[in-house]
Amino acid sequence: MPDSLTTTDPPLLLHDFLPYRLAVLAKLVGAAFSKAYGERFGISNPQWRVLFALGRKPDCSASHVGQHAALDKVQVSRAVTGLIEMGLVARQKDTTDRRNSVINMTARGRAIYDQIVPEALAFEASLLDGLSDAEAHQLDALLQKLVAKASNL
Amino acid sequence: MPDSLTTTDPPLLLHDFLPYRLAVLAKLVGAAFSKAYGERFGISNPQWRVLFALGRKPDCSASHVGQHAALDKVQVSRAVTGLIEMGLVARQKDTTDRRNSVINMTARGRAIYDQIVPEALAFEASLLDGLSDAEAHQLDALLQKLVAKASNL
DNA sequence: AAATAATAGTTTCATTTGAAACTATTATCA
DNA sequence: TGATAATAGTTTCAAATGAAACTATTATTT
Repeated sequence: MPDSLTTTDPPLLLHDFLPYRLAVLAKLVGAAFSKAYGERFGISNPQWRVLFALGRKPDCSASHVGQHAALDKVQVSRAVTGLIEMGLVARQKDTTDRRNSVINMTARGRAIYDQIVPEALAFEASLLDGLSDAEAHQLDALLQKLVAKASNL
Repeated sequence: MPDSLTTTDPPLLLHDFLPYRLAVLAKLVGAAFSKAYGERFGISNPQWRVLFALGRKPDCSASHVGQHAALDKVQVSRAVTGLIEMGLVARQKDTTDRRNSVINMTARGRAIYDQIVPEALAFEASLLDGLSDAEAHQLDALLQKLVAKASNL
């Protein structure tokens, strides 16, 4: 019997390793999403996040957008610049504190946003399609726990 | 009553949007992991994946490594090149088909691998720490379903 | 056997991302 | 008030990533 077979099995099965599985899943889903919607509108992932954040809470500062969208200030700055060039977003200075900016969607941005939201929800629904209500709730709870856990590792 | 309050709530709550949540979680976990271990050894994420794949299945071709680690051939090529420069991995030509390479860890690579595996498992365990056994199984099943679903969207 | 196609892997180039430095403005405190 | 620190956001530069072109080798077809 060769020595290699006398040792125990390698303990780390990559395809079972949680950080790896999460990365693969997030990448798959993100790619599918931007393929479906980003390509069509020429809007990148961080730009979608900004739009979604603005849809939820208009007239935000860049840092508020960043908090909502889990983007750092550099990403927000770049995404907003791009969105302005496309005419989907406008940026003014906050008159009471001129360090802050006030960002909101233009009519065109809102139009695209209103068009995309139902489709995004449909996309999400298609992802959850095979899951029962109970499973969907489990998923929600688990993601919440894991994010909390991972936030202070 | 201002008009804005007469409209229905914006339908898309970003922090509830699944693709977004998955991206945030994966990023958090990945960052925590490479902070804990990558920095210490100067080994990037794709390089870890290659090492893990080789630990599981030595003397692999690059494409096999890629399959195990969910990396494309470009990523594998780059990761392996870096690992060779660090002396952690060796690459030969398959003598029966000289297109293929045969990749395996060096003694030094194996030493680092053996050192990291228990810590990686501990890291994973700490992530799963708050979860019951039942929840951990739910997570496993859900990830499996979602990956399958996302694979053919 | 010669020509063509297919496969494994590498390299190149353009885009994306991240970290750190920088500008402008406001707040603090001596 | 003047000096220093803090905050918001932008820019710059280096590293990571992805797509497409390229090299080398083997398989297939005629």
